[in-house]
Amino acid sequence: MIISHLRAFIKFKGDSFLLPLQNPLSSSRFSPHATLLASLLHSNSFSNNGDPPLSRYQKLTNLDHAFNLFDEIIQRKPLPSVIKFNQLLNAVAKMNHFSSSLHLFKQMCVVGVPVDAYSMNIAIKCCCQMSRTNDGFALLGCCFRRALVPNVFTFSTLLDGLIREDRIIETERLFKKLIKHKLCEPNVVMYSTMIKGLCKVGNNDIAIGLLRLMDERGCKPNTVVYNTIIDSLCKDKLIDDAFNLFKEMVFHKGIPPNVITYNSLIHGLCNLCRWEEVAKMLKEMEDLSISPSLRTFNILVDAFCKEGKVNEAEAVIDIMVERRVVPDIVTYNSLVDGYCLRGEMTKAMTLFDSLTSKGLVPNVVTYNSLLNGYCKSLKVEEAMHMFHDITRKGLKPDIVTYNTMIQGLFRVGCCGDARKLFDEMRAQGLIPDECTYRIILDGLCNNRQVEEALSLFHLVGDSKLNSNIVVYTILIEGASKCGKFDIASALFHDLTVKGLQPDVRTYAVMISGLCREGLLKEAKHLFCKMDESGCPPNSVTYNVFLQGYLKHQNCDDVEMLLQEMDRRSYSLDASTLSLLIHQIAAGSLDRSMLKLIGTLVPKN
DNA sequence: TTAGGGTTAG
Repeated sequence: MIISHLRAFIKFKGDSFLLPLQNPLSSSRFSPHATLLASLLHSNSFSNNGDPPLSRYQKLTNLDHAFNLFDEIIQRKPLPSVIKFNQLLNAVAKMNHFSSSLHLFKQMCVVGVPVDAYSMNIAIKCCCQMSRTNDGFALLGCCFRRALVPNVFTFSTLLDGLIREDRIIETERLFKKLIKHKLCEPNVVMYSTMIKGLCKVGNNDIAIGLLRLMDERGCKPNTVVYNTIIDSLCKDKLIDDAFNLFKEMVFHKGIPPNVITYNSLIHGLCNLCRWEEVAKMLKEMEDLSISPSLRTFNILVDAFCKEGKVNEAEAVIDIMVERRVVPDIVTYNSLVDGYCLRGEMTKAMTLFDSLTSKGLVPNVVTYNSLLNGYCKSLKVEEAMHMFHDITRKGLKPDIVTYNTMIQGLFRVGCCGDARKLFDEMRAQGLIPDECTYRIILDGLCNNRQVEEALSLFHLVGDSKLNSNIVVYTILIEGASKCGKFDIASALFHDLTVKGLQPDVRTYAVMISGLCREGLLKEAKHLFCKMDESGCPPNSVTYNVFLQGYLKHQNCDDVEMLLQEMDRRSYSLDASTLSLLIHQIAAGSLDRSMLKLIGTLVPKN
């Protein structure tokens, strides 16, 4: 229904700006998704920002041209000014060819071009961008030897390099040193860099503290500074805090938000499925004449795909095309992933095959989605075929590729092949991550190799890897399903010792295990404990608990549980439903319960 | 002529 309305609406090609402001789709009888799409169609068109004309050196977009130009000017007599060289270095760096830019810088030094602080800063930036910050510091030493004075640009770049390498302690140490020894006065960029670093390590509060401090020290925060913190809060799902900061920025400080501010907020709202507010944000952008960017659209396409709403995602892409925003590989990767998540592999492959004709090159992310799709549909042979294609296409499988394949192989019981791929992954120099560990534990448990999983778990010992509730839940489930409930129970009690909080899945696994052992009283006790532990039972918990009761012909609390489910708008899954019907047929449950059961069956 | 913020994968 929503889609047909959408299609009809989208057919107003080119006329969308002429439609009355209150269009039929924004009325409340339409779903938030439709309203959201409608507001997209309504927002203002794109504008080119009028960049000033660039010199021959700055507008270089081709690496070969840059090298040819360098070879030419380096032979001129007299040599052109260092500014020309710097512009060339910078143009190459802007193309993300950092090592080439660095190579040119070294050539300059060799032939005796009098490099200045600008050249140094560009060279240091190149080192930092390649995560070779130590080399950047070596160049800082060269500055001192050449009597070139490092400035706020130099130090901001180095701080950024340290942050890129997650060297936060050294970042803070350098920043404090700069202030203490008055090596340079931090400006808004330097503060924003520091704030980014703090946010990156999860110190939002300290980041906000630094925001206050810079203001007190007379350095006015700008849009970038606020955007950095707002984005971090959104990523941490602290959307209300993000909005408070947003209000402060706009209404108290008079700092204008831009498309990046809105993208962060929209992304945060999408992650929480707060679609109505997303539509509101898009409307607000329109009112402020802030055009949605390719990224805005990509966030929406991805959010729809993750929600399984590929039709809406396709509608967003239609709107993009209509507005002459060219979808890129990121856009289509989301859509490929959306199809794969729904098991629609034919659609995914058709889209994949069409990418080349759109002038787009599939990347490892595209392949990872397809591998995941095939593995989830248990078509591991197709996945393997595709996996070999990755290297044939000149791409390098990454940790996600291997994790996906290993999970797929375990899923179809090919434990040996999974093991081989794990060894291959390490031989390729890839370091297994937390996901790899979880996939292997889960794979072993599901293939009835719980002992191996447990010995791996004990081998890893007390570490970050084993301080994860998901890992515990996998093992508790594995042990319990294999009849080792004592081990499951011991692991569950371990959680308190480790200070780990069971999550809703852990409880479900434990309740199911207790029921399997016939310990219904204990299961009920745990079930009742969930609310007071701040982890209220969800639909799955109720289903699991009901199944436990019904399997043991215990019908005492069934009606009460069904009523609670009704109050919480939860629904029955297929196995619980069939057990209920079975008990009614057997006469253990009253037929009058059928009406209530009917309301708990999902419509589709 | 040099530095900072937002999107995609299990």
